[in-house]
Amino acid sequence: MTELSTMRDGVANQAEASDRVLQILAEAGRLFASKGFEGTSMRDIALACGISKSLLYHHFSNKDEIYARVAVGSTLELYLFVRDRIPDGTPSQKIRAFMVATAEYFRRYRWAWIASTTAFWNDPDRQRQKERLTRRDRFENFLRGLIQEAIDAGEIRKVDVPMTGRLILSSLNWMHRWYNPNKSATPEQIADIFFDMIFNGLRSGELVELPGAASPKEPSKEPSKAGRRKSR
Amino acid sequence: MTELSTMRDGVANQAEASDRVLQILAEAGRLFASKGFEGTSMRDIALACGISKSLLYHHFSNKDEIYARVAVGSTLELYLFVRDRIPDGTPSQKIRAFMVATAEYFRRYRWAWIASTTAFWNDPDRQRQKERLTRRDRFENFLRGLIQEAIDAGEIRKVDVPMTGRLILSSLNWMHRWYNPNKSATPEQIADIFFDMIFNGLRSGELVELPGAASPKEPSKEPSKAGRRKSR
DNA sequence: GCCGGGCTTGACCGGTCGGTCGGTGAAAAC
DNA sequence: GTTTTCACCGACCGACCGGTCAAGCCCGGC
Repeated sequence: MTELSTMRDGVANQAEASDRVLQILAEAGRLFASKGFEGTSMRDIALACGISKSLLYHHFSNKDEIYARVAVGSTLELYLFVRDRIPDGTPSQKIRAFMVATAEYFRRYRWAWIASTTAFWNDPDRQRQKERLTRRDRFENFLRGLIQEAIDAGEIRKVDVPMTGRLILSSLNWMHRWYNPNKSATPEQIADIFFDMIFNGLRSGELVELPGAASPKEPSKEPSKAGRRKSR
Repeated sequence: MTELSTMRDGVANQAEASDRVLQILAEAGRLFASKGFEGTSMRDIALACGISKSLLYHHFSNKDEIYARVAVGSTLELYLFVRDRIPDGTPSQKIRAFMVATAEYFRRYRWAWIASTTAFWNDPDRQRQKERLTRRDRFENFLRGLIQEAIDAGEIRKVDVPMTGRLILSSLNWMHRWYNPNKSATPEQIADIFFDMIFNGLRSGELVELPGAASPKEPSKEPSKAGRRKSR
């Protein structure tokens, strides 16, 4: 080796990858997303790229490495992608921005996203997912920090922070199972709707707007015989 | 064999099946859930059951049929299981019961649940999932009916019904990815927490309780400069 | 006795898997 | 002009895949 590259391979900045490598990663991500890890063979990837199977092993040491570059690399970027899109503002505005940014990432890197959130997520034989979980944890902890911020600021009530984070991430993580890119709403719009539902709640009635607050979407038809559950 | 067959470890409603078949379904479900469909070989299933691979083919015609009995059979029962647990009451109480019942089903038939919601969900080559989707659709439509009921009764505001259903189901469907059975909270309790968050919303401040309503958990420290988003 | 049929088996099939190997041809370095 | 480097390929390997099959085992009825 003539010179040591400044970037070790674990950091996986894919900007310096060759076109061929990018093509392999793109096709592999698409295949992993649609057929799963075990269901996608190296022959499938080679065929999709129009190259020989041997060439895959010229650029990658094995199948796991291809998957790692698709999935681990993408989840690494997810945190940075989202973090850089959180504007200054109130904590709840940040939470909304978090959700919308995550949705944007999903839209832009959809196959990698699906591959990283779907395939063989819980095979106990492999610790391959360990690293992925670490990166995911950083992402999730970031959200929890925003939630705690919002609680401290009094913007949201004192809810269970990890559970709230799970609810928010569930709404985003499950999206790829039903989202249809040909339909009208963009993932960002969907994230916005979910934020509205989670933040403001579904309930109407029982509560009344403060004088200064914005008008509700719809005046409640009925003064609510709604089940007023105890706070358990 | 008769008594044992009525209900076996995590296998839903295989009433007329023999013990051996139930054992195969239970082990196969566990394996499918942890390693995926493609990642689980017939040898794995046979080994886990302590029988020969040939015996699997005596009881089932092929691998797909085992999967179908595990996954499709379980999702078939999901709708009936939940429907029978919806009590009389207000629509929002029904929605809460829907969520808790679904969580109970998840807890009781966890492996089958995971297998049916995880494995090869979007392989376009197979229409095996078609039938599963139909059953899932009936389940989801049932929820949408409850939501529409709640809107008509004025209990919840006029939200987008399909989108609301997706939010609720996301919180439940994603649970298997982070739920730890050794931790304290049961799935039913988690579903209850999620219902509370979604129904009442996270927000504090801006709204004030009606005189008759229960006291809030925490008075808002600040009169909320919270982002009062337009309804867009 | 011995007979038939449901369980159960090990040996086996064609095919595909991830991965390896030796080599080719063209450009880059010397 | 020679050597080195490098993207690339087709043939091939042992292991494992889903699935088959003829044959044993077991056990109640004759």
